[in-house]
Amino acid sequence: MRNKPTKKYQYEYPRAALTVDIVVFALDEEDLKVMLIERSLKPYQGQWALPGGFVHVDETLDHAARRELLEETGLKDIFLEQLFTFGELERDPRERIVTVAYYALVNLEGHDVQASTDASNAAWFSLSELPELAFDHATILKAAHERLRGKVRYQPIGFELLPEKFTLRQLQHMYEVILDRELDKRNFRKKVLGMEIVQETDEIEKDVAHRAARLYRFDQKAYQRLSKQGFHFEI
Amino acid sequence: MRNKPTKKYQYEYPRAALTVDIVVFALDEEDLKVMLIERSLKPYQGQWALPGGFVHVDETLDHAARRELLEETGLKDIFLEQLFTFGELERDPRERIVTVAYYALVNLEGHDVQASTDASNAAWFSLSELPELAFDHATILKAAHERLRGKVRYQPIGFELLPEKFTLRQLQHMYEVILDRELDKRNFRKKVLGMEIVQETDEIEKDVAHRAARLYRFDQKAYQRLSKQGFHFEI
DNA sequence: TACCATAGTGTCGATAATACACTTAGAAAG
DNA sequence: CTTTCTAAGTGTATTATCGACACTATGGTA
Repeated sequence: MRNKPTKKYQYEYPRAALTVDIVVFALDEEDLKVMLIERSLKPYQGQWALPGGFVHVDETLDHAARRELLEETGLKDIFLEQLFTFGELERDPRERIVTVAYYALVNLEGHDVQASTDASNAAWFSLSELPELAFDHATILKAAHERLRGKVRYQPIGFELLPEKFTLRQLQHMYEVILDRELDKRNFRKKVLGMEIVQETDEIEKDVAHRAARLYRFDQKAYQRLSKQGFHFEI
Repeated sequence: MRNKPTKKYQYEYPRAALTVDIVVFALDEEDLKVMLIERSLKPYQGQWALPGGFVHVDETLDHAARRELLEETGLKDIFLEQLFTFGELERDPRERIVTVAYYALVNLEGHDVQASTDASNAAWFSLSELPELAFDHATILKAAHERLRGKVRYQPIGFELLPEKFTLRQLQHMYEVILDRELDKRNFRKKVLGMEIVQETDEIEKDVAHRAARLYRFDQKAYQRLSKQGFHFEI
């Protein structure tokens, strides 16, 4: 049995609880995926939800997001950025809870999703086949998706969804999935190679049943150099 | 004398306090202004700070921002948008306080800034002549300024800084101040009028010592119609 | 009536965006 | 080993957009 909680932290005015929730995006051959957790506790027990949890009073928001992500999904060292803070009154049935939402980008190949430590399920869902989500997490997910769509065009964050070395075909496919429109192969290559922010490697892809494509990597240094010179990334 | 506070709100775990802070921008003939409040209470007593305050447990974040703005500056019914949530550990010397920052845009002509209700000063400061700010408010202000610069180019929010009816000269000046670069008059007019989101009125400006310019207004309906058709505003 | 300040207007060249189809390489199947 | 299949890789011509640039018109002030 659980002990009765000792409510020893006392304040003059009532306080909302503060949580973080993280929308983790990944990409596979078909489309965008998002990581969800099956809740093992009430409320919304058994329903799918975004990974997240309470912010400790002695940690920053970013720290809380990374900690929860590690605890619940095993993911670490990934791209993570604050999205928006959701503070509607009835968003949690228990009490007033304000949540700082984050979104994260991972490449599926580099990061295994481990069974979470508290025995609840973690799984990838296609954005087109989402289950019903707990709390206001559908709203948060939608906001994250819109942010990603908007930001990927003028900031080179999309590379976070790809392995370190990728083909131009993979890069184009990533943009096509996120922007939800087809791009012309020749124009796309012309543009990307013209920006000089991807570096050709001397490797080609392996284990494909057709001509193997050359592998490239994102050139962070070149990008930063160009940025300082007023260069403006845009797809 | 103030009574000793009765700390009757009790929780199992310690909780951060939650505040809102608002960066209010306005525009005059010269440059961008921001509204600051002179603090009447400790900490940072007598220093300038952003308007803001504690979020009540029974109000949304947006509501808290609008309420604080009204209480401290008299401003209401203005453009207000969430900016970012700041949660560094030592950002407030008293205790752990997380703040949800907002930014707001007002036109100086339409809104008088009243003396604030709790007798502290409220005043406009030019962005180039800022005093030292309390807490991490300089960081928040910088983030708001960057957001405004980034967003004004592809969302028609800049009109919020102008009176309902404005000249194309005022519109261009607004963009020049925010983007911090000069724009070509003919190209600017061509672009703005070509987008068909400003509506010509039959009025001209008054009390100017030279040829009076035609007044225009932002056409919200036309903008929404165009947006749905995939039109992409950009200056 | 002259002067001053800003309003208002068009063209041309450069650059960027778009549309579009075939050859090549390499693995797999027969 | 020859054919087949799949995706890689490549260039040009057209169109649209961007950016540079200078003079006349209007109305108030001196």
